[in-house]
Amino acid sequence: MTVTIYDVAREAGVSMATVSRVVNNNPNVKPQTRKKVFEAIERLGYRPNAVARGLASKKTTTVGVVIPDISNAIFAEVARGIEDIANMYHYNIILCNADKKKDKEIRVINTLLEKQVDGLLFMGGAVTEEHLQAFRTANVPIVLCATTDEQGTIPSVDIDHEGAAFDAVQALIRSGHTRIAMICGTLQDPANGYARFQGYKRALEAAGLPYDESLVRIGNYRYESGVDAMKYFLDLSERPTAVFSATDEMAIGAIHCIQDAGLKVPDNISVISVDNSRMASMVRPQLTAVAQPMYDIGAVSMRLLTKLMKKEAVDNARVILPHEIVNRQSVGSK
Amino acid sequence: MTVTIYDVAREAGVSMATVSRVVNNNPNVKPQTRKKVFEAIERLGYRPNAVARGLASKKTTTVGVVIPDISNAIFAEVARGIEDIANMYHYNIILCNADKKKDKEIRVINTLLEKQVDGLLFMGGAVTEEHLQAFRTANVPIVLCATTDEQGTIPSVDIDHEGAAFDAVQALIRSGHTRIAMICGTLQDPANGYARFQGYKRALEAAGLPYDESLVRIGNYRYESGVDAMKYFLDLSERPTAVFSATDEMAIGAIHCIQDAGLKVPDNISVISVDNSRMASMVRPQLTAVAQPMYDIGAVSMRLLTKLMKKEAVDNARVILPHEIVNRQSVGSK
DNA sequence: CTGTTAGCGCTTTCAT
DNA sequence: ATGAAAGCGCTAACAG
Repeated sequence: MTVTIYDVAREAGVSMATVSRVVNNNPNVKPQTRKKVFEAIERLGYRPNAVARGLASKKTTTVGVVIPDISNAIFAEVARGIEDIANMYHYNIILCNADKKKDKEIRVINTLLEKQVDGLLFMGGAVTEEHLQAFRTANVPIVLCATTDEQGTIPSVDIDHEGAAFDAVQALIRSGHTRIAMICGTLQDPANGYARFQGYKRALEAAGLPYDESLVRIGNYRYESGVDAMKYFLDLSERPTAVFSATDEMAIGAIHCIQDAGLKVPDNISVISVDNSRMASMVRPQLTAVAQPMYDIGAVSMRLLTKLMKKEAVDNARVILPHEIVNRQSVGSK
Repeated sequence: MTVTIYDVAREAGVSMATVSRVVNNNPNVKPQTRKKVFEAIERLGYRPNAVARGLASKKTTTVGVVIPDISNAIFAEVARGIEDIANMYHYNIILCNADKKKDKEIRVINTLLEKQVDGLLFMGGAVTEEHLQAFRTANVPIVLCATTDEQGTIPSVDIDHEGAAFDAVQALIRSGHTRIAMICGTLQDPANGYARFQGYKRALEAAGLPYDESLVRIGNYRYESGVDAMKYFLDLSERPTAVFSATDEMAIGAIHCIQDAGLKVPDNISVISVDNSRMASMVRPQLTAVAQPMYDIGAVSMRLLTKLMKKEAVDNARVILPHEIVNRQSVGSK
């Protein structure tokens, strides 16, 4: 039924080893022999079995990637960066959604390891002791993508979430705003949630502005939660004049909520966020945001992983990609 | 170094076969023996090698999915549907972006087949003879996802693109519009491009409206191409009063272009599209669109694939999921 | 209920 | 430059 390397060998009148050599581009084959083998392969329609190869060579040329949710634009962008580079280095990726749920994450990490991936890219919520435990038993390299572990023991590529938030809020402050609200992610999420909240607080503090608890609302990163949060702010007796959103999508929700209330952005209320997804230029007014280079985070982390898998030396195993503010139209001066 | 099934067998004082049985949940094992084996597994930290299992059993419990571009929201949604169901049936997915490029598609199909996937989900551009050729040599089931082949020989799940476009344009006509422009995808793309264009023409024809070539522009599905197309329409001496866009994103571009020109949607120009992605409710005015159930397309196609892989009988191997128009705010009557 | 024994299709020394 | 042969770690008859 299926054509094996043995069939090709017989057809070409050589040994299995020789066929293996030509298939793997080993130079130690006489051109003439190589030709014979290629012809036999062609004639038989031979297709190498990567599973058998994987068992024999202990390399699968596939890497596992655990991602929170591929249908989230931000992560999809990272995934594309990952896959492009993986492809470039002839790796394939097994993709698993884990929704930042610890149990699911641990589970998929284990199946991925059972599948003998050559490396693992982890994009998740918090990195707990259990995660570390699972990582330890893996004897393949792992890199954290858009997350970091507290201990800083695992290679990772991320941006400075705290700093990005700080910069965003500072931009608002520089424009004269003093009453600045925040639409936050869940504080359990170390990167998009907690760190950005910390950045917000630090910027306030640095400017000598008071921190007011009633000015922060927790959202779930989705559009609707942005409008809900904004609705709440609008009902406040003393409204904020600017709002900082932890993500673009919630920011867009906020903008629309403001507009639906008959107010104008940025004339009445300014809005800034961090992400700078493609959506940022797909609203009116266009959204001013701190840019997170998501594609690059994916690409760089995959590149780092390839080095680790090849046991190449890496100078920096904890890379922080730079962020920058891109000014569009949603921030005005007070 | 690595713990094998043999080590576990020795540790538990049983044979490899028994260990294999307990790992695979074979009921033919005495509870007591099972317990012994589990303990040995625990003690040794044994993790089954799925590659070896795959070679021996000729099943990898992984399926390949070739997708145009995971960073495109529409496809990302499909991918999530696929992965959820895959997960439910204990399959993993190897994801490959192929950008609707024939060569890339053929290439990834072949690597996927080399990796011995148990099945293949194909989401691409046109299904050419070369594709069919590649599919034929695969001896695993294949289902087309959000595409169909002309001959209709391969299982597929899709929507009726032509009908969806027809319905969208008809809605415009029913609102009294007679001068209706279209922002189209490339005609080489059978589903999102050609079929939707055909639907547009047929709706015009059915209403006795003339087809005017200057009223259709080809876009690339992106926001910017929507604004470009709309700019062109706005410059026409006789402007359209409504525009039908092949995708949400281009439609949003069109809306903003109209607004930037100082006009109003839908007062001056109505806009409708097909897709109904989450973005549709993230614009003002909210976009009226024909809904394509993308998540479901993914989920249903994966479900179909599981049946095929298990050689279960399927009543309908060419499913067309229903579409429906969801009325929001971007269409007004003339 | 449990063990023995062939492979699965390929890579990889080690010879030659 | 090429071949022989020993696995890689597991499943799947088959026997008992």
